[in-house]
Amino acid sequence: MVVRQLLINFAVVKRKNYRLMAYEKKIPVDLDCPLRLTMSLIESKWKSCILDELRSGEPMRPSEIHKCLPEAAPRVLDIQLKELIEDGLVEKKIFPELPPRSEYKITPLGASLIPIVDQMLKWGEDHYDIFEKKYGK
Amino acid sequence: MVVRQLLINFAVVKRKNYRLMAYEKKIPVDLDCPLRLTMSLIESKWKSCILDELRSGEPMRPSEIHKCLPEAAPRVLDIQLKELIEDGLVEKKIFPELPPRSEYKITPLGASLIPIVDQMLKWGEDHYDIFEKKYGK
DNA sequence: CCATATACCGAAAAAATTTTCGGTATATGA
DNA sequence: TCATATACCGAAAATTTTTTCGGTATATGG
Repeated sequence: MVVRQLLINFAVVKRKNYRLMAYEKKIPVDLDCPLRLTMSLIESKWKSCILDELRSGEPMRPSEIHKCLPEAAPRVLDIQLKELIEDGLVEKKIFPELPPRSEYKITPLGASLIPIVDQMLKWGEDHYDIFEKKYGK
Repeated sequence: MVVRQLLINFAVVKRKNYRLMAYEKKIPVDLDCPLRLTMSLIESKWKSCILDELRSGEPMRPSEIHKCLPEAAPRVLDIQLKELIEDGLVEKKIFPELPPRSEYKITPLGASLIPIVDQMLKWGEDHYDIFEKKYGK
């Protein structure tokens, strides 16, 4: 009854044609709403920031990305990078070396989201004062 | 030990200068990152859609909004409208009538986010095919 | 009298997301 | 030899968000 909730953590499955996630969503995203579609690609905690870091088009190693986003738990960057790849916004190159090396690079599809990221950046800068006054400190 | 998690639902507090939520966040949003600030205002499941519905500037009654977003649970629209008000993106007018009547209207601050919503709408329309092919049906 | 619609809210459960922890393996430099 | 760095992953817990359910109150129409 109460424990059931905890048992759900075990449901790590991947259905055919189902969006890759660490878990399987019970309530799928409605692709037919363009707004929710776009949002679903970038609304996770760090995805927009990762795209922003990769914006130059230069490949970055995961450790570099971690350094740029020190507040993000490394594990969550792993997971979100993987989803960004699955969604086609980022691509990955693995070098067969030791210690391991890999690089992540924004794709053209991912780059097409950068104007949106830019607008959000600008909006946030322009309205920082309002929210700093309200919620800051 | 395991039940602790469920007990947490009881933590419905509001701290001074703390963002109004149904719950209190343990990990606050970093206002100093403009991207995360903007995202935090619109990333909830239906907030961007609500702003889109209110874009004309005409006030809407909650029941109208529910009708436009039939897949959204009414309760969650309540909650998200409340947060949009708290954040200053929407304003509310209550008519002292019975049965009760109220109206929600986008504020200038909220309206300043509409260009971002528009870009996300357009991006979603432009790239619908890719994701329909990938995840659809 | 009874069902319906209205707006809203509290509590609890369920679902989704993030975090934490510990482990894989190996090369390098102290 | 030992700590460190590298990239990544699984499992479990913690946190956050959404959903479901039931209740407040009253006016209207059958």
